[in-house]
Amino acid sequence: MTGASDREKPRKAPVQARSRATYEAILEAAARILEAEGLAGVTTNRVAERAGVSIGSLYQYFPAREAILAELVKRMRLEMSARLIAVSEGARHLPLEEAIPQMMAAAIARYEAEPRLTAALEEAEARLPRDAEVLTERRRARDAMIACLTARGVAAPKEAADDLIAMTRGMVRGAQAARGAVDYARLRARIARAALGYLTYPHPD
Amino acid sequence: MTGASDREKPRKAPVQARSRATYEAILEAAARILEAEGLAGVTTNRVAERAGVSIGSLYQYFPAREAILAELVKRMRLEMSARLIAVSEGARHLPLEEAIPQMMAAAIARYEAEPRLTAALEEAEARLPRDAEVLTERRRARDAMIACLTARGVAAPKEAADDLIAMTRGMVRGAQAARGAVDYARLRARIARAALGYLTYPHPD
Amino acid sequence: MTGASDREKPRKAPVQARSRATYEAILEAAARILEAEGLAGVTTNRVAERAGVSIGSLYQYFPAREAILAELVKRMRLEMSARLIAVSEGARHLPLEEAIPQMMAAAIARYEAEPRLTAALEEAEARLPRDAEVLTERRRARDAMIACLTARGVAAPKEAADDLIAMTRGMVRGAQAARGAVDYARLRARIARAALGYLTYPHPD
Amino acid sequence: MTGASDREKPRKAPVQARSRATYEAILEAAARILEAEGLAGVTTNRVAERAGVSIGSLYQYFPAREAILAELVKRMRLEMSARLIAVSEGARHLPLEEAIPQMMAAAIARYEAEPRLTAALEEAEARLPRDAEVLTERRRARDAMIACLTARGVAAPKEAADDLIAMTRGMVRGAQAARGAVDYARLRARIARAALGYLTYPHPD
DNA sequence: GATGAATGAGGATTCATTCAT
DNA sequence: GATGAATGAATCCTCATTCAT
Repeated sequence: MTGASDREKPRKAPVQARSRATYEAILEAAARILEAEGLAGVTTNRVAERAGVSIGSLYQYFPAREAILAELVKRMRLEMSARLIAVSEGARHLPLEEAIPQMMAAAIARYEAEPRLTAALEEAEARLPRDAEVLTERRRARDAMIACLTARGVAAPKEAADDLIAMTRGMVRGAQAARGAVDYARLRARIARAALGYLTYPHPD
Repeated sequence: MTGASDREKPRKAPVQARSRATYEAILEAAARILEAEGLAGVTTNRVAERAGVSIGSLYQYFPAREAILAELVKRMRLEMSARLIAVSEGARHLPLEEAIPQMMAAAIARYEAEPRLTAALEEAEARLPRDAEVLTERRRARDAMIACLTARGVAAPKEAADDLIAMTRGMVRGAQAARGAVDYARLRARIARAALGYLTYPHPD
Repeated sequence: MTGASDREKPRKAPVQARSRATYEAILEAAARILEAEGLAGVTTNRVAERAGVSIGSLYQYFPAREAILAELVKRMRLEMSARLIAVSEGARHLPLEEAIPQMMAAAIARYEAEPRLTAALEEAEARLPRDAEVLTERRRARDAMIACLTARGVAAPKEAADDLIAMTRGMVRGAQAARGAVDYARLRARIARAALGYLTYPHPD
Repeated sequence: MTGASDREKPRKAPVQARSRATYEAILEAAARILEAEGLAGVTTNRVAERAGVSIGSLYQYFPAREAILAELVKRMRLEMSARLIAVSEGARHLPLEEAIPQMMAAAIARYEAEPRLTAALEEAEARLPRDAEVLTERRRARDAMIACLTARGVAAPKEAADDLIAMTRGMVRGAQAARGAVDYARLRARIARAALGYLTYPHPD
């Protein structure tokens, strides 16, 4: 149902210290290349070389190129959902006008920290077969958003959650695609405004 | 400054009828493959084959694979800007609440008509070196949006135009990425609401 | 049902003279390597090199390594069945004692002419997915054998045909596996004797 | 002269009980993989894993992949020759018509018991450098056959022994290569008939 | 003795592009 | 002008073997 096969799972869990270091070195190398050159730059040989590891070692840990990307994507989603959930809990008693800006800020935090890598990973995610764990994390993030809205009496909270997430993503990507440095403080403010505007604008009936 | 070299320009302007037909056949073939299989499916040999043309001929008209994609991207941008400009003129005397929905509808019209091709072309656009003509069309579309907002007294109209475009794109892409058929009528309504919410929500001061 | 997919079919029929020459050069090179080093020696790069052709050209004509082998196997089977059929027709009016030696000689002719290549091709045949044309040729050869036996009143002709073919193959392979040069005249005589012995030995009842 | 080097010999004689168990586990694992997937499936890492042994340990007992296969081949030949010799002795006082069916049955017994493994091991044998012990066992089996024939006044007994062995092998392999389950009782009968026919058919002079 | 991490040569295949005909 | 045969760098991946721990 999810389409992910063994090709996307790490081949063996690295238990020993040396193993662990190699495993992480490979992921780190892949992330750095991804960041600098995009998906197409991530070839198995280059990753291995950059990680200071032989190509054979790379394939000891990852059964296919895709598995490296899948692991990075999974970690990104985990980070994102964790942050969103943390904020949603911390903001439990705040009114919509204060909770939403915090949620939106959490949603784009990773884009702020690593714009290029995050964008490349989202692209990778779209290309990879659907992965159960990734879907789970996306769901958890979405559920946090839905809960946040539901608790504040927002109508059609699921739809709204999806729309807010999509708007946000669009706006960060738009800002990052433009030439020049991004002013994230302003961007956060605009995204918050867009979100609140969307949520408070009267429905037609 | 724009990064586009001769690789992205058609090699020769096809003036004669037969040339013209070949040229268009190549573009059409590329578009159909792009739609069906995404960017990776568009190989020069397959495009030539599908167009019923020899690979040698393809290279008579396009100096490189990228040039084919660049031309398709340019046309997409042209279409989009044309539509937006037309609507902005037609809506000149409408109030914001009516003009914005029309503008937003124009902005996503191409996504509605050819979702897969449009998405693939945007992806191609991101991968290609920046092209002067493409940038021009984007600017024209943006200017139409800006004018529409300025005429209605919107504050920070440039920023707002960019944000509206980005939000819109995010929301269409989000809807299309989700499983299942997209209900475009509802989507248009939500996008319009998001836009109006964004524009009317009070600025902090 | 036969298991052969596009991987085993030549990719394009070579029509032009240059094309044809390349195609044949590839097959010839593969045959020579097969003969000298066995199946494992037949790598696509080595075949291409030996054929004096680039690896890309090889893949223009054959979609996979297996397709080269499949084509060689097919030709071998064609040759074998053609020879057997020809002999069976030429021997139509001969008695069993004369027809059988001729049939057996036909059956091993290719082993005589190219012992190592023929053995290697049979091994390749066993490894490849079943191919419709190959099966057809095998059937044609078998049918010729069956007809030959039926016409002479042999009991259980199908079974006998299969057994004769199997015995023959065993004996040639055995002789060729032994050290030293094979005396094919003697071998033919022994095979003929084995066949006639098998056919004339009284059935238990 | 025989071509076998240290690569085909077990590295150390496993004397202690634990060593012995490991050694046997490796061979057993290799045999099971060989049976299930053929020669190509037998990779050193998979054998080690299946044997529940580290790859390093495997190389303690066998200097190379080939050595594992060589040992299995040797055992097969040992089994075969032992069986044939036993039968030839048990049948010492039987006439040709009774002795030969017993000998032939002995010759194919291992194919009956483990068709796939036996076939794979013969293939392995053909690929491996000639090994002295294997040759010895083959000679012993052949000598038993020769003795059996000589004792019964068969002309050219060496040649006949080789031919019988070769025919037999051809017929079993033929039967096993065909689709469907093999009826070994019938097969044995046919092989016996072929052998007796071969032996009793009058020589030309 | 045992372990298993690491190695890297080598194999199959693709695809943008050139150029002789 | 058109054709399509030819090119070869680049990519993914396997597997026998070694050696530090």
